[in-house]
Amino acid sequence: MSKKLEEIQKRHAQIKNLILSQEISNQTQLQKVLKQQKIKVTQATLSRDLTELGIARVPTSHGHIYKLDNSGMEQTFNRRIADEIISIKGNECVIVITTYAGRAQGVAEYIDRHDEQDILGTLAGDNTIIIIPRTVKKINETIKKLKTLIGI
Amino acid sequence: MSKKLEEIQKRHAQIKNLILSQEISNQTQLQKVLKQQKIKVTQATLSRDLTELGIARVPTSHGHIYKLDNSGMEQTFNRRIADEIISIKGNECVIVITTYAGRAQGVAEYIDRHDEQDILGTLAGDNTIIIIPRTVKKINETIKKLKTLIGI
DNA sequence: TTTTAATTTGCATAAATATGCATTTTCATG
DNA sequence: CATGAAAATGCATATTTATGCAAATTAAAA
Repeated sequence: MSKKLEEIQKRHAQIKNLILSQEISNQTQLQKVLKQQKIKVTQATLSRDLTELGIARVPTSHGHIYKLDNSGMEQTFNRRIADEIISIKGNECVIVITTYAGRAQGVAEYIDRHDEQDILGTLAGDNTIIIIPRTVKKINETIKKLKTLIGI
Repeated sequence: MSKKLEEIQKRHAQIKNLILSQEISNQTQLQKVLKQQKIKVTQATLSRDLTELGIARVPTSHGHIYKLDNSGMEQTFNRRIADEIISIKGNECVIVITTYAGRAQGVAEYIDRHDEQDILGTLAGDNTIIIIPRTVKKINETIKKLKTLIGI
């Protein structure tokens, strides 16, 4: 791999590390920190880097700091159901599935269509689905079946 | 509630709606759109509003657009969360929070962000939130923690 | 009400970010 | 190598955002 490309990737990686490990509040500050690590670039380049990396300057109570944007990078359209799901858990009474924002309705419909005999019904909000099992006694078994159905 | 405060809340609500429904890429543009809706403010005020609302300008492939940041901005809202809640109660299986009209979604998001290990998930309607505890045995304890979290 | 404190806003401008253009660097190809 | 196309970067600056301060508005206290 070319020297130049390595250099860019290294810089990008370092930028990500820095904004994760400390509170960087502007590009000039970022420039200085990078300089301490023998990485010398101008503010202009950093502006371009941050754009490419999807890093945004977000307001917090501590002032503005740079953060990776986790919502913006969801541009894949052919998602698998499994990719929309964060977790499937249950307690003694019900099963709860949490999904990424806005996905619950779709996932619930999928579950409804593949109707398990073990499920009385589903209720979906924005990012949460509550599933009522036919009986609470087999709830762990039902969770397993759900995971299999979805492919986790 | 005072006229002034209503006005501000209305403006804030409208700003949120706008950045959700269309791609606002800078504050001048936002100012113009608001003006069409008879809301007249300067760019300076919008800058302050966006900071208070935790809205960031994030880079995307379509250019920079404003988005709500779901990770930060906790303390700012702390005071208001409690004011949106009417009651927190539970039975043997679930916890139910009732809020003033239209507030449930926001309160549920707040709880999600401060995700307790004790909570499997939340499901919000318009003025009601159903919370599924991790185990029904500790449900009273979980209610207490929720009250502490929210500040009641 | 009147007075006082606190909040909100605009104005002007500082601070910060993004970008057109020229230059340099890289990389492929002859 | 030499050459040219493509990519990266710096410089200068346009664009955009944040903020100090004063005026205006609102809430609170007397």
